[in-house]
Amino acid sequence: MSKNEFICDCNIIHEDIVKDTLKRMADEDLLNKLTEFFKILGDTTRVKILYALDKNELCVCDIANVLGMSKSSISHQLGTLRRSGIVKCKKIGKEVFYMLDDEHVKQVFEVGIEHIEHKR
Amino acid sequence: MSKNEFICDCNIIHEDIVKDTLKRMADEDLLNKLTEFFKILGDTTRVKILYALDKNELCVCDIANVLGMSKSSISHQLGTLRRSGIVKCKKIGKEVFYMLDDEHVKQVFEVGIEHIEHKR
DNA sequence: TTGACAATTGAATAAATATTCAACTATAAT
DNA sequence: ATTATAGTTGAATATTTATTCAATTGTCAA
Repeated sequence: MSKNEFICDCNIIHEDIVKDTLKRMADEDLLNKLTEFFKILGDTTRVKILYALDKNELCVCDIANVLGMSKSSISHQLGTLRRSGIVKCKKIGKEVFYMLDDEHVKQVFEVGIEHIEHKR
Repeated sequence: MSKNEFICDCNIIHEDIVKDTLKRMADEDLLNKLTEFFKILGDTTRVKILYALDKNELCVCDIANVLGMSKSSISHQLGTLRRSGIVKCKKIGKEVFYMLDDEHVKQVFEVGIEHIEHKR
C-alpha cells in the first residue's frame, strides 16, 4: 500500500488498522440511509412534531397550535416526515390526522434522552 | 381558550387535545438538546467517522484515509463531535487518537439500522 | 535550532434546507 | 353554486453548515 494510493493529503501511518477498518465498515448505502434518518430527526420543528404525535393523534391545525407555528410550515415538515415513512396520516372530512408510523422513533428518542441525561 | 390566544393562522379545532398535548410536551431545553444530538448524527461524514471509531481507535490521518477526505475536513468534524461529547481523544507524540466517548451512540445506531431494515 | 509532519483553526465559499408568502385543491355547509 | 375552511404546494428568501484553503501550533528527529 503505497502513499499514492490515497486520495487525501496524509502520509499513511497505521496501514494495518486503516485496512482493517475499511474492511469492517458498513456499506455506503446503509450509512447513507442511517444518516438520512438522523437528519430527519435533527430539526427542532420535526422533533417537536414527533414528540407531540407520540402523545396524541393530531390534525395539521392542532400541531400548528401546539408549536405556535404556521400551518404551511408544519405541512411542509409533515410532508418530509411522511416521505421518510416516520409518520402516516388519515383524512377525515377536511381534516388530515397525523400519527407516528414507526415505534422505532420512540425507541430512538428514549436512547437519545438517556444520552443527554447521562451527560449532565 | 379563544381564537386570538393563538399565534398561528389557524382556527382551533380540537381544543382539549391541543391542551392535553401541550401539557404533556417535554420542556424546550430537553427537546433542543435532543435535536442537537440528532443533528450531529445527521451528517454522512460524521456517521462514517463514528462507524469507523466503533471498529478501531484511530488518529486523524487514519480517519482521513479511511474516508478518503482531507485531514482538515476530518479535523473540523472531529471538533464538532468532541464538543458534543460523542468522541474523546488522547494525544501520543504528534498524533491524536480518537475514540467513542459514549456507548449510547452505538445503541442509537443499532435502533436506527433496525428502523431502516424494517422499512425495506 | 532547523526541518518535517500531525493536527488545529479561521475565513471564505459553496451547498443544503427551513420558513414565508401566495396561490391552489378539496371538502363541507349554507 | 357559492363561501369558508383545512391542507398542500412551489418559488423565493434567509439561514445554517460542510468543505476548502492558507496559515499556524506542537512535537519529534537530525
